[in-house]
Amino acid sequence: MYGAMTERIDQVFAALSDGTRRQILTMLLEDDMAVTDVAEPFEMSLAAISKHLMLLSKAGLISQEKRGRVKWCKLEPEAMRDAIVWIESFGQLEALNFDAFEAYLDRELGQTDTN
Amino acid sequence: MYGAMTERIDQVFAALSDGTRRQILTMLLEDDMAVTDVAEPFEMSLAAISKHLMLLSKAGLISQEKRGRVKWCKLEPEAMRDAIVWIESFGQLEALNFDAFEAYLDRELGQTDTN
DNA sequence: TCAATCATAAACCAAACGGTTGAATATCCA
DNA sequence: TGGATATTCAACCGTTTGGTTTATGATTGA
Repeated sequence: MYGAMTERIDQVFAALSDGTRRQILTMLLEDDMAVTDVAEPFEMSLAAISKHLMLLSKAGLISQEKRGRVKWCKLEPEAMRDAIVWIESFGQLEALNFDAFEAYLDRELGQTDTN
Repeated sequence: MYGAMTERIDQVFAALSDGTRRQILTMLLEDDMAVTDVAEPFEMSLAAISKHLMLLSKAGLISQEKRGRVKWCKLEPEAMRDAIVWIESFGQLEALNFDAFEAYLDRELGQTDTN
């Protein structure tokens, strides 16, 4: 079985792996937008953008609320949190530099198998 | 056409969107590993792991060097840089809070369409 | 009421993903 | 030389992705 958090991180990274979707998220930083307005700058059918928005929605990165015939898209940046935590933790572990750290431990603890 | 940097970011995020691959990257934090050793903890064929490693390699997140019959996998964390920059820039823009910022500008610049 | 607008659904397509199994290749070592 | 080991290749499978076009449903407003 695959953890719920892990699955969410999968979805968020997958959502971010497409330039169109990243651009949509950037647009939504400024303001909530209707689907038609989101689609306007792209050379792509409305249906295609609608699919991208559904994928972003499933990943939790946006929410959509229908008022009348207009569906408003709102950024939900909190959904990025776990993915950011993963990537930052990774960076910190990497910065730790295991080789140097282990060499340090070897010296400090006076291990015998240090050569 | 799609920019080279953008394409690389696509690949990195796509590579990170799979739990198996994230786990592999974490394993490689500690040390370089042979393909067989990478595969060991997973309930998956060696061929499947080999494919994951090729994908990570194409994304630039690891490099592979064959010495004798063993192919060594080495983490290349620099490949994550642009993706991290994107996600961090996004976070900073988000923290900026456009609504508040624009309201501030409206006040400071004495625009007439403020209501 | 009727036409226009907003958005999704449905059906289709090609390509990529994530996995399998079995064969092939390359290298090591006894 | 020949067997064991390390890895990939090739073919296959079902699902997902990213796009299309056409049809449909819901809502608005003159």
